[in-house]
Amino acid sequence: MKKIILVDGNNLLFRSYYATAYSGSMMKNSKGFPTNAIYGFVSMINKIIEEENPKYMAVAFDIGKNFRAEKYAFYKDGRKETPNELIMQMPYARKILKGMGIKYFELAPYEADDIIGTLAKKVLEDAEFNGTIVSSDKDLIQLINEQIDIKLLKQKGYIRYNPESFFEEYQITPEHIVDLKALAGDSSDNIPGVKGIGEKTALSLLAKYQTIENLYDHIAEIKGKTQEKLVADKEMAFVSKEIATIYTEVPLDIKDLEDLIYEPTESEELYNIYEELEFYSLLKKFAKKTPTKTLENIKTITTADDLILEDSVAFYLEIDNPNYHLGHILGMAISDKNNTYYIKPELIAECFSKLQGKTLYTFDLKKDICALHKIGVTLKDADFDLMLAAYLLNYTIKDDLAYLMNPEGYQIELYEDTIAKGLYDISKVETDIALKSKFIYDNHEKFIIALKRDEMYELFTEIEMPLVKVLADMELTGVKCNKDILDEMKEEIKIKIDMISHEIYNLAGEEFNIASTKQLGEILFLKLGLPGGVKTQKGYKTDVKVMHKLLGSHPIIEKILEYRNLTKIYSTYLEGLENYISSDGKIHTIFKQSLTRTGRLSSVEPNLQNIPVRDEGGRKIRKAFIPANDCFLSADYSQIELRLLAHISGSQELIEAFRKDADIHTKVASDIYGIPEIAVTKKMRSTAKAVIFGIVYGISGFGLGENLEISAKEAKKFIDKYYELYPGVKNYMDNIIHEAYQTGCVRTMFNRKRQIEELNSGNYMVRQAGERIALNTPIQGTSADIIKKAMIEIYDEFAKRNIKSKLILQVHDELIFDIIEEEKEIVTNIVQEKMTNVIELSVPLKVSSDYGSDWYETK
DNA sequence: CTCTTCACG
DNA sequence: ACGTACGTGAAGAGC
Repeated sequence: MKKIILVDGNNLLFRSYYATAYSGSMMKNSKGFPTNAIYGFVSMINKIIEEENPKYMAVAFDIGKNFRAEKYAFYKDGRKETPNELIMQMPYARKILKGMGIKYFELAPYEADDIIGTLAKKVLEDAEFNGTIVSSDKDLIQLINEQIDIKLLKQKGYIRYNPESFFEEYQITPEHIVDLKALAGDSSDNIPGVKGIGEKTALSLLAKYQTIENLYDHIAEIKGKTQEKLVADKEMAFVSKEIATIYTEVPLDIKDLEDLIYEPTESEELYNIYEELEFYSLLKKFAKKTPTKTLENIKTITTADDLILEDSVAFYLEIDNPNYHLGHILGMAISDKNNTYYIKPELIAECFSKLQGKTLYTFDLKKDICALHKIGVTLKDADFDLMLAAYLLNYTIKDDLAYLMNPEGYQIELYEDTIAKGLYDISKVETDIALKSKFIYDNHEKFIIALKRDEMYELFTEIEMPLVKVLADMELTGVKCNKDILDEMKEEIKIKIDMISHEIYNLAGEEFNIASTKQLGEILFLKLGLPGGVKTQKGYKTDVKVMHKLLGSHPIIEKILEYRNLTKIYSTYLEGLENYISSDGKIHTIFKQSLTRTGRLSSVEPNLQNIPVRDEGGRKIRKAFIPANDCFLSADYSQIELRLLAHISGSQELIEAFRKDADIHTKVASDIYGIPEIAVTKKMRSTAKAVIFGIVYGISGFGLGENLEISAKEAKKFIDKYYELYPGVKNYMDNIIHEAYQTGCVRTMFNRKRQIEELNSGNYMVRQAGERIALNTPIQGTSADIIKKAMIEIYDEFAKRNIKSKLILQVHDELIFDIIEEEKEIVTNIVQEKMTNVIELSVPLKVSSDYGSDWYETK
C-alpha cells in the first residue's frame, strides 16, 4: 500500500494564525514580520510527517476568485477579510513546502477543497493507494471512503474518521454531509440551508431519508413546522447542496499520483527561509549548520575573591526541586556587563556577601530568597525580577526562564523535562545556569522599557516587586498545623466512610467503586433506573447538581453525597495536608505570583486558599491550624468586589448604598421586589445575592436560572430589573466590553493589563466568554491589586515598628496573621488602618476582623 | 494525560 | 441551534 497525505493548506494557515494572533504578543521575527501562521503551519506539517510517515503528499491552497462565489454572491459573504498580517505570510508557506520537497497546488477558480477532492478521486481510482485528508473543515468528510480517511483537526488534537466511525457518530454516511449542509447550512461559509433547521433536526431527517432528493420526494410524511420550513426553503436547500458539493474534476497538472512523491529534503533554501523567519527551533533540525547561542568564557571560581563585579549584576540560582522549600541549590551564576561566573553551591554563601549594595537582577526572586534562607544567607530584596516583568507583559513563562530564552535562539533544557524529574546532565545544567544569568543581565533593560511603554512600570515597581519579600516571608514563616488533630479526624471519618460505603453497597445491591463516576452512573441510571441521566464523554454526570435533583427519588443519593463529602475531606485535606507538615511542625505553601490571568495569587503544595469553611464538617479541619505565636487575627474586606463594581461603574445608587453602609443584598432585594427592606425575606435576599454576583461574572438568564433553580425567563427578569435599577452598572458593562473589543484588552485600576484573545474568536461561545472576562477582570484584578498593596504597607509598617507578629496567609480578600498577645492591639490597628485606607474610592472599603485560638475560631 | 468532581474567593 | 458565571488547585479514575 502506498500512503498519501492530502493537506488543506489554507485551513492550516488560518488555524495557526487565529490560534495565536491575539495572544498579546503576536509572533514576529526581529524585523517585525509576523510569523505565527507559518510557524504553526510548519509545525503541523512536521507533525503529520512524523505521525503518518507518508511516501506521498500534496498540499492544496485557495487562490484567486472561486467559482462558487462567482455564481452565488452570498457564498462566504460576510466573512471577515483576511488580515494583512496573515496574507503576508502565505507566500512563505509555499516556499517552505518547496524547500521541504512537498508538492502543492493552487488553481483559480477552484478552492483547496476541490483540489483535495480531485486528488482523492485519483486515489480511489488507484487500488495501490491509501489516503488521509488533514483539515479541520468538516466539509471534506464527504470525500472519505474505504481508501481514504480524515484527520479532523480539533482545538486539541484531532478525530480520525473513516466511513464506519463517522456513521456510528452521525448516523449518516460521509457522502451525505452535503445533504446535511443543504439543510442545516454552514455559518462559516454563509451557506444558508433551510431556515430554522439545525444540525440536530437535519441529522434525524437524513437518518431516515439519506438525501434531500429523497426527503423532498417524501415531503408529505414530514410533520408540522419542519415541513413548512422545508417547503419554504426548498430551492435554497438544493443550492446549498450544490455549493457544499466538492468538485472533483479540477484540471491539475499531474500525470498520476506518482508525481506526488515526497522525498524528505533539507535544502539550503529551506535553511535560509527558517533563518530569515528566525525559526530557531526548526533550524535545530539542520544540526551541523545551526549556530546555537552559547557563551564563551564562563568563569568558574574557587573563592569569592575571584569575583570582580560592576555595580549592577544579574544572578540566577537553580534548585533541584520545583518546590524550593524542599529542594537544594544546584548552582548559581552571576553576570555583569563583562563577565559571567559560575559558582558551585559551596561558594554561594560567600559570594553573596560580595553582592551587598549592588543593583540586583534575577528571575524568581521569591525562590531565591527562600532557597538562600535555607543556607543561612539573608537576601532581603532585589531590584528586578524578570519572571514578574514577563508575567505582567503576558509572556508564557511557567516559572521557567527557558520559555523566554528558547524563542531567542537558545537551547535551554526545560526544567519540567529535566531537573524536575531528576533527569539531567549536571554539566549541561551548569552551562544553562550561566546562560540564564547572562540572559537576565542582557535583557532586563528591554523588559523595563516594555513595562514603561505598556504603562505597567509603576505596577511593577510599587506592587509586584515589593510584594515578593512579603510573600517570601509568609512562606518561610509558614502556618503551624497540628498533626494529632488531623489524625483524630482521620480516624473518625474513616469509620464513617466505611459505614456509609456499606450502606451504599446495600442500597445498590452490590459492591462497586463509589468514587468511580462511571460505575456510579451505571448503578444509578441503569441498575436503579433513576431518571435524568445526563451523558458525559464517558458515562453519566453525577455531580452535586444532578444528585441534588435526585435527592427525593432514592435513599442512596443522600449517602453518596455524604460519602463524597467525607472522602474529599479525608484525602484532599486530612491526608493531603499531613504530607505537607514539615519537620518544624509547619506548612510552607508556595504563593504563585505569576500565574493567574487577573493578578490574584494562587497557592500550591498545598493550596491553603481552599481550606473548607462553608460546610461545618469540613470547616473542622481549620481546628488543626494553630498559631505559632499566641493567636490568629483574620481581617477580610467585606464585599470588596461589589464595592469596586460600584466605584468603577460609578453607579450612583450602589455608591449611595455603600456610603450608608447598607446591607447591600437586602437593599437590592428590596429594590428588585419593590418592597420595603423590612419585608425582605431570607430567600429574597439570597436571590438578590445570586443576581448581584452573577452580574459581576456576566451571567446569562439561563445560568442564573440554573443556579437558583428557577426558569431562565424568571431569572432574566431579575437581571433586567437589576439593570433598570442600576443603569450605571449596565452602562459600565456595555462600555468595558466595547473598549475590550477596540483595544483587545482590559485593565485594572492599577493598570494591570489582560489581553483577551477570546474576543477575536470566530466562535460565538468563545467570544461570549471573552466578554465576561472583560467584565470581570477589572473588578477581580483591582481587588487583587488592592490587597497586594495593603500587604506591602502592613509589612513595611511592621518592620518600621519592629513588630514580631506575622502575616501568614492571604486568601484573596482576607489576610491572616499569627500574632503575639502584647501586639494584639497595635497589630489590629495597623491592619485595619492600612487595609481600609490603601486606596481612596468613591465608596468606603470596609474591613471586618476577628481573633481566634485556631483558624476555626477566627470567623 | 484527560476527565470529573469538589474545595475556596 | 448552540451553550451558558469569573478566578483557582488537588485527588481519583481510567484510558
